[in-house]
Amino acid sequence: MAAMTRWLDPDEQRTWRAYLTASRVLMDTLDRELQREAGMPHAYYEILVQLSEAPGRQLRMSQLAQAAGSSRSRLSHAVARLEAAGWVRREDCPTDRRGQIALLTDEGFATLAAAAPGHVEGVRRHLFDALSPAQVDQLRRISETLAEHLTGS
Amino acid sequence: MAAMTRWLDPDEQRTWRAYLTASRVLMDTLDRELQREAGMPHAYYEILVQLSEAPGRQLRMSQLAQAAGSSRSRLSHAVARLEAAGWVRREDCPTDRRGQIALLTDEGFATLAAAAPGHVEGVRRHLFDALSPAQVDQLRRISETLAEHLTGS
DNA sequence: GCGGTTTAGTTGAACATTCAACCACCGGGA
DNA sequence: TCCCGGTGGTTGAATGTTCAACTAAACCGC
Repeated sequence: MAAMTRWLDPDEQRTWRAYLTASRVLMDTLDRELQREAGMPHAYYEILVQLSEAPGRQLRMSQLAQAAGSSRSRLSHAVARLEAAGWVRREDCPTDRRGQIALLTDEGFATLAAAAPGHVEGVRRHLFDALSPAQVDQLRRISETLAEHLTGS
Repeated sequence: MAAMTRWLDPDEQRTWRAYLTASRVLMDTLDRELQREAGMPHAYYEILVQLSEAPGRQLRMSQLAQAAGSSRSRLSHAVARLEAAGWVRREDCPTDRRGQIALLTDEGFATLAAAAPGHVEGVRRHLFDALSPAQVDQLRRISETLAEHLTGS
C-alpha cells in the first residue's frame, strides 16, 4: 500500500517557491538576452558551446545530446535549424554508418564568440553579483549534489 | 566605452555548469512525472495551484499571470486549453469591462487534488531528500536573494 | 467630455519541444 | 548465415511558448 503523502512543511514550501521563482526568472532573463543579442535560445547556445569545446569542434549526435542535456529528438530538430543558419554542418560517421557527426562551422564559431561576452556578462550580473562568495560555494555543492542524485537514481 | 568582459573563473564555471545541469534535470524530471500522472505540464499545474489558493478560487488574468510567473500571452493560450479541459472557466469582470476572471472549476480542483500528492512526493524525493537541512536553508536564502535581485533591477 | 496614453487581454504566426513511430545499421548468438 | 534485440538518428504531429500586432476600455489632464 502507498505511504501517506509527506507534504512540505511551511519552510520547505517557502524554499520550493523561492527556488521555482528564482530559477524561472533567471533562465527567462538569460534566454531573452541571448535571443535578443545573438538570435538564438539558450538551448542552442549550449549546443554551440559544447561543439566548440569538443576536439575538432565536432561530436557524434548522441554525445552532443548528452553533453548539451538534450533529447535525441530535440537535438535533431535543433541541429537542423543550426545547419540552416550555417552554424553547424553534418557529416557521416566513417566508423558507424548509422552515425552522424555535428561539426561547428567557422561562421558558427564566430557567432558564438560574438555572443559569449554578453551572455557571460548576463550570468555574472544576474547570478554571481547577487551572491556572496560563500553562497556561490554553497550553490555549487547543492547543484552538484542534486545533479548526482538525479542522474544516479 | 564597454568594459572588458569579466569572464568566469574556473570555480564560477563549475558552479554555473552544475547549476544549469541540476536545474534542467530537476525540472525535466518533475515535468515528465506531472505530464505522465496528471496529463499537464508543470506550468499548467502552477496555474491551477495559484487559482486554488486565491480567495474564491479565482483571479484576474493579470494577477494570475503574475502569480504563476507567466506572460500575458502564455496565460491566455494556457487558460484557453485549461478551459477546453474543463478545469478553468472564464467570466467577465464586473468592475472593469476589459477584465477577465479565471476561475477554477470543481473538476479542476479535483484534478489538482489528485495530482498534488504525486507531485509533492516528486519534489521531496528529487530535491529535499538529496539535501541536508542546512543546504535546504542555504538554497532558500540563495533563491530569495536571486529573486529579489532579478525582479528588483 | 475630448484626446492621448496606458492597461487588459487576445490572437496568429513562427518557433521550440515532446512523444511515439519509424528506418537503418550494429552486434551477438544459434 | 540468419535472426533478433539494441543502438543511432530522424520524422511528423501535437503541444507549448514567444513575439508583435491588435482591440477595447480605463485613466488622466485639460
